[in-house]
Amino acid sequence: MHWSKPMKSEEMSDSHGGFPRPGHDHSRCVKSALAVAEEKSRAQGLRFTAMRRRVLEILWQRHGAMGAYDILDVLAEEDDRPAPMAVYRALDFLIDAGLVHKLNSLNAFIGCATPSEDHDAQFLICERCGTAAEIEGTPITKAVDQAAKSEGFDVRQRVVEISGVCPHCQPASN
Amino acid sequence: MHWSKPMKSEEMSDSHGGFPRPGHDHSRCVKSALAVAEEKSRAQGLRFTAMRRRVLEILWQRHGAMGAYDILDVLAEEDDRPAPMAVYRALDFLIDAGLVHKLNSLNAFIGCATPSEDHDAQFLICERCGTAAEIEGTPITKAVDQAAKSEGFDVRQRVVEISGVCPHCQPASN
DNA sequence: CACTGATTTGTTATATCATAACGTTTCCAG
DNA sequence: CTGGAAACGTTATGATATAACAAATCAGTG
Repeated sequence: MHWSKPMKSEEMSDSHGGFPRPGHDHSRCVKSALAVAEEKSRAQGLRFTAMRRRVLEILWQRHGAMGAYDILDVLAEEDDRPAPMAVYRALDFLIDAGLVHKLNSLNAFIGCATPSEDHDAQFLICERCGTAAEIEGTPITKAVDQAAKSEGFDVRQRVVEISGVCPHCQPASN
Repeated sequence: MHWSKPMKSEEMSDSHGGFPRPGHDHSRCVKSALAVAEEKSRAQGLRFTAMRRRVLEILWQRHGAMGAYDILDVLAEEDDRPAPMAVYRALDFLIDAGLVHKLNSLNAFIGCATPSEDHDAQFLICERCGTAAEIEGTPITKAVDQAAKSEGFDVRQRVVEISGVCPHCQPASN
């Protein structure tokens, strides 16, 4: 994996999907995520308020999983520390809107890399750097649905969270 | 107590894998699970103490997911209520021994249906009755590993928890 | 048996994650 | 500009989980 030259049309691969390069320019991801959220909210008549926007922005600035109280800590640096409710309410909205996912195995939250699609949330979570990548879910979804079907089970929601070590944190490749 | 004779296939379907019939005889599952745990502990030189045994027994009596404090409540009915630590320590042991799994999406714990194998924990979780079934994981594991490989990700642990409605809780079939 | 070191358990305290309830403010459609 | 819905502030509490250290228990050994 080589990242020596500036990117052109591959710029999106710097901000969406897979694992971001360590130290890559998050400001691009942040801007992009906020723009998409703004657009999506307008299209669906949702209210993308200052608090909700700020929470999403914080998640994308980290570009990784954060606990609700981590977000609270960031908010506390710039204003009076809000009550936990404020953050949880913003997160509820963002999750309902498909802009954020919850990582159940970490009790943490992360910006959704592909909010335009109606997709399952399937993650590779790096134990070392804490970043998480959404992965292409079709074959996994098929395998899951097949297994469910054979049990006569009616699937509503799929939680797939794979822990391990991302390419950037493996000795050989980094 | 030990099982010198293998169970017949109908007996297995009542106590292992899939969704147990509502109202089926849990005492069989409980006995079987405890026997297996006892055997496994002896084989590996682990200490299957009274507390650990009791926690496993409680989980199998419910034959479904329970929170740590639910287990505590059951224990409190028969003795002085132990401290949460007691339950969490027992659960840690049982999880390490492969006798219990944690369901991250519920913050709950469940007896492992196939403790003799080294397997991934992949579950179908019924939203109505709370029971959870371990499912055959091979195709899912393959799909997951394939996706991880294409990202250069080194897999350590797979969390697969599918929520929905089990056959016994679907209107048509029950 | 008694010693000893390691494991397990008891106990107290606290950390961490999340929601209930209710009053006030803001938004915006009519 | 007003009435109802949505969002927010605030206080309190509930739910889940672990840290730290002392006491008891166990398993091997002399």
